[in-house]
Amino acid sequence: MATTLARRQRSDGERSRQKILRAAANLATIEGLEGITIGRLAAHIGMSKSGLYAHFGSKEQLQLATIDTALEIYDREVVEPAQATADPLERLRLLYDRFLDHVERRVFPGGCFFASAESEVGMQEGPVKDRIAAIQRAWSANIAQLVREAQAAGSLPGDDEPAQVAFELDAYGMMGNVGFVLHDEPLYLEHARAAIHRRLR
Amino acid sequence: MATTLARRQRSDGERSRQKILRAAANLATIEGLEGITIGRLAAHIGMSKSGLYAHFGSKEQLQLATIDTALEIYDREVVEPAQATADPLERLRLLYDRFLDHVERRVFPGGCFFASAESEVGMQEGPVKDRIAAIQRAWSANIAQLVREAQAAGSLPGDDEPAQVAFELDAYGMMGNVGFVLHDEPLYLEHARAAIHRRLR
DNA sequence: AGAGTTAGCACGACCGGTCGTTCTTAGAAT
DNA sequence: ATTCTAAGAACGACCGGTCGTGCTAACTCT
Repeated sequence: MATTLARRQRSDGERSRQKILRAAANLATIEGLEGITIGRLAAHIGMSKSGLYAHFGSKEQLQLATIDTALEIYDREVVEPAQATADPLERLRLLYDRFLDHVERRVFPGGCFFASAESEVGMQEGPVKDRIAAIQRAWSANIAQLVREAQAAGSLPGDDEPAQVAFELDAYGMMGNVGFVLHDEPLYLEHARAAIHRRLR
Repeated sequence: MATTLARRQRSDGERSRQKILRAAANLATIEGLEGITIGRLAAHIGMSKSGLYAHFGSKEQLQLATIDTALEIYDREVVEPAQATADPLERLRLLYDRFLDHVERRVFPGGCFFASAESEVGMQEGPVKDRIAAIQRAWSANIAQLVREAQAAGSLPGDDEPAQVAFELDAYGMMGNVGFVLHDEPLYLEHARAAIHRRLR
């Protein structure tokens, strides 16, 4: 059904679309999702506004597709490398290690795409906010589940509520990101690493 | 010298200026400092664009004055109540208690003005970014100094670097704020309180 | 393999609206 | 009397989005 109605994507169109989305994901961490304008984005990649518009029905559709693109990159940079181990405690460590590493390498120029977007869209309403909130919830739930498993395996003390530990770990990641970006100072990532290390032992 | 050249402020002008700045500080936590437009702000308070413009030389001047206004409110709501005690550990507890309380009471509708602004301006350049960065640095330094004093007084273990403790406390505040706003969920503030309680003992 | 067809892709021009800013004028506070 | 305060009008630039046109990739048919 969906296949029948779907637009026939040409290879050059697919290349253009990916180029647009990657540029949008980068720009979003500098100017915000809402701060991106079609005109500036088009100029940035050397394309006309209407050419860009052919790929998305609206600015909102562009924003939603940008989020999906950022999520794919995040999965590739952070989530998938942590699958290398089945041990829950080791996986937690790897997740945050990859997280801070991708921030430091400026995979997205303005740090973590999602840390940035969560702050930006907090007070908004609509599908963009809903999508960001859902992604954050899923991430947090995944961390809490790993904490639960590590506690069951005896790797972590069992006296803390998993959601509380997940909150604290996310807090270190968030503050490490914000501080690193705001002050262009790697020391904030070191603080985050030290805090995570201390919390996960 | 400055007094001689300064513009003679009328009482009605001062009232208008404060009204503008208070509205701007509130809107900044919803739409961002850059997301505020002169037109929408003017309409929001029932004033003309050019009437508003008479108070500020430029949008940037408006943003800087907005930051100053937010800082006054923050001092009143968070910093000054903590001066009630001279004990450094007690002061730390009070600072974060007041911080989370002002977020929960939505003193600014979108949570902490500075948490929001720090995320937003991280990748920008100019006086607005510099001002936000300076305020964050001063806050962090103050927290670290209080940690140092509490350690010297024997109220906190002396084995942690004060800047590391300050980082972790700020992390809880930041994540508590972001989570509360994004999900409209007080549980995030409870997580923050529990984390701060655990860290300050 | 080549020709014809289809529709995806991209452009420039255009639309009504909004942006930050400037100017002029008139009422009001001091 | 002076000048602060505020409004309306206007400017050029830019916003998201639309429309008509022409090039090009992919598909079908011979």
